[in-house]
Amino acid sequence: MLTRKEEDYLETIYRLSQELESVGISDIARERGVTLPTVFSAVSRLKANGMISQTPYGKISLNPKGQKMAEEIYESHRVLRKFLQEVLGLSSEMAEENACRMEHGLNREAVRRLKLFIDMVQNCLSKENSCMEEFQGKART
Amino acid sequence: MLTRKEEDYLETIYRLSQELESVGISDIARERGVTLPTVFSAVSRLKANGMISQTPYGKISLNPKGQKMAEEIYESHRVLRKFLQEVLGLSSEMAEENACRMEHGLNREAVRRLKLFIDMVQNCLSKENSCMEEFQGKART
DNA sequence: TGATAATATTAGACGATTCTAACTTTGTCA
DNA sequence: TGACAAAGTTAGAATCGTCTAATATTATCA
Repeated sequence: MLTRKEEDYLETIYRLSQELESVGISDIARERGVTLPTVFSAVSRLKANGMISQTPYGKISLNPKGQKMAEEIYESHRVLRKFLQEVLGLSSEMAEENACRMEHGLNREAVRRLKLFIDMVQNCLSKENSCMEEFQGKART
Repeated sequence: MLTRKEEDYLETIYRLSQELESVGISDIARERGVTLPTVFSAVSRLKANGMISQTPYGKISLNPKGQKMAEEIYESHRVLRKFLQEVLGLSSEMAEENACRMEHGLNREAVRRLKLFIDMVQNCLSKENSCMEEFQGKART
């Protein structure tokens, strides 16, 4: 099982892989605001866990195992962020911060239900019902 | 600033203080499933931070600073747990587990909004609206 | 091509969090 | 009261996650 931090690095690698043509240790360090040796040691542990591969002095890629795990973590992140921002009405920045800190805490079943719940609120509630407006008024106070 | 683990121990001390007439290192160790020296070192750090006091070979009590902080953490825990159980419909055990892992991630503003949101769902939605029933049907699948 | 910049790696340190093993203090009850 | 049990403490080790400083490799460009 991965530690929280290892999951964080895995998720960062996943996100950078989607933005950049290749991901190196320095990309991760820049993104996370830590030093190169810190990333090097985290990456070493992820390699030892079989989550990622890296060519010597070279680029990092997700193994299938790591890809799957990163997708799950990122899914939790997205769902939480959406809930915090679109349902609770937090600012984009605050929703992101809170989602980052909570993302490792939700299990699959909770994510599944939260997703369904957001859909319900957005499809059903917002329209025909004054509750959300009232809530948003109070929340803004 | 406290680490996550330090916050966990502080919360445990807070909860045990409400259940027991006095709280010792062995009570905390039993509750958390760790050894006595582990608790001893955590308690030492909390003492160094001014969060708690302890008589030599004796009992532990929360200082005002620690009491305030523990109450905040426990509030996050309760609100999250309530949301997971009463709104999303997770089992009591699963709600508790998820709340434990997420409680350090929510800031005050998010807790405030989540509380208001739960009230809204329970006071307004449940009654006159079929959305919640529909959601609960899907969620149970 | 060769100097310099960028990147990756290694070495060594430190605090946090955990453990086991040994020891000390306190509490209990025969 | 004195022995044993329970609780607290100390010592020492391991791992994680971070750092700085030094070193090695790769890339770039004059």
